[in-house]
Amino acid sequence: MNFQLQHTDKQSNARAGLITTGHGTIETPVFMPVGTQGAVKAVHFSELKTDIKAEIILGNTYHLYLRPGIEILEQAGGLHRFNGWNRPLLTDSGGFQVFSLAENRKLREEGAEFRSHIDGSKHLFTPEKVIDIQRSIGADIIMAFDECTPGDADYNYARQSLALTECWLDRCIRRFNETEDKYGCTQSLFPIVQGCVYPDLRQKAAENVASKNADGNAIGGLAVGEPAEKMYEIIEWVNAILPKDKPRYLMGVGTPANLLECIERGIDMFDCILPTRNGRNGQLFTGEGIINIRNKKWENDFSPLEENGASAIDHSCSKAYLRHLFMADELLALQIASVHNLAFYLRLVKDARQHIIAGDFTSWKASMLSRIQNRI
RNA sequence: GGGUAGUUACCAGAGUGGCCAAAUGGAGCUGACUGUAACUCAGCUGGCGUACGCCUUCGGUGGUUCGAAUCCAUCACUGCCCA
Repeated sequence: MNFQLQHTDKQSNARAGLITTGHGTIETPVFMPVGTQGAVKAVHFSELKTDIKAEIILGNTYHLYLRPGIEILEQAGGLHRFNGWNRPLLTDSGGFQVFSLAENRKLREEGAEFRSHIDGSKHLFTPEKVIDIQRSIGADIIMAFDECTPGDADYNYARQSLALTECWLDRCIRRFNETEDKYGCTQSLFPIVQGCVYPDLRQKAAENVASKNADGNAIGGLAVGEPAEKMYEIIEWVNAILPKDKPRYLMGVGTPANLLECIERGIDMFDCILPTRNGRNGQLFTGEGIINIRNKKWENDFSPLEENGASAIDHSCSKAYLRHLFMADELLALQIASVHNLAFYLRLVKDARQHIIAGDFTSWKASMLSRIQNRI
């Protein structure tokens, strides 16, 4: 994997770049749709490619390990061959699941023991095992196994949690270097900066991560309960330390406004479940603000989903029709809303890139922010 | 014509003397959702009020009772059975 920094904004830390992988190139800033179980929920790959124009999607180690299982993925020749997505792929390590499935897990130095949410069976994830699994899945970018520290953790917990993440990182790197790419395409391992909301921990974590000289670096443990302003502040601390010539991936973030604020602070890669999950729950992100399409006021609004919307479906589907599909529990509702939201997200970061290159990112961002945060 | 069962909030449907503005579903209204155990979750859904609360309801009317959705009489309507 290679990263080429193409433009840096003069008034901010926003950057435009190009990531080259064995499965194609990615223009940054980029938003990566989440395809946890090898599928972006409710969205077909053909739509991801043509309408949404996704350049890279995510998969999840925890979920794919439990189902269909590594043996099947190896037999298939990796996830790319298994699901037919022939563009870049990133797998999350399962660190977030260790956090979000907290009731069922035990953390030890050795690794994280947890029970499957599917059948209750007991499993142990060690850093080594998580690397092995991600080798078998075969994603272009794989993530270190970390503990996603809760946003409200006290200092002592955060410090110990970070120590565990750093210990696991060294083991991930060692295992990664000892093992080989499985399916003929190069894999890159991204370490993750933790440290909760504490400046000294975040700084120490960023320095440690930077010292590993990885192909790219990630920031985790954000948007997990802390205020957005705190998140922006932390990103400023961390990005001041992370190398400029490597892509920076902010994990799990966020709202359209979050994306613009974080692009301004030098983030290159994002993923988030908001456009798909909220879409399935009837919330649409648009250039004029947020719509709850289930609201009665759309009952007889036959105007397009979004004037000048980013996806083809925006023009051929009316608000009233999509509302009807939601009220009638038609599966098509989930698909249309997900496609719309993903297309909106993808175009948002693409526009950001163009304005970074054009040199007017800051003023463009300000005008976008004032509109997209409205409730319509 | 005779018999019988029923009529409860938007719909369905519990409740058969006080703890009932009335269970539970459905439908509806509003909100939440940030590295996806999520087509999920939460609140509201007689009127007025922020709230303690007050007011008007359980087919109609009239009774019994300290007190009625609940008991009695009667009328209306509906389902089923017999002719």
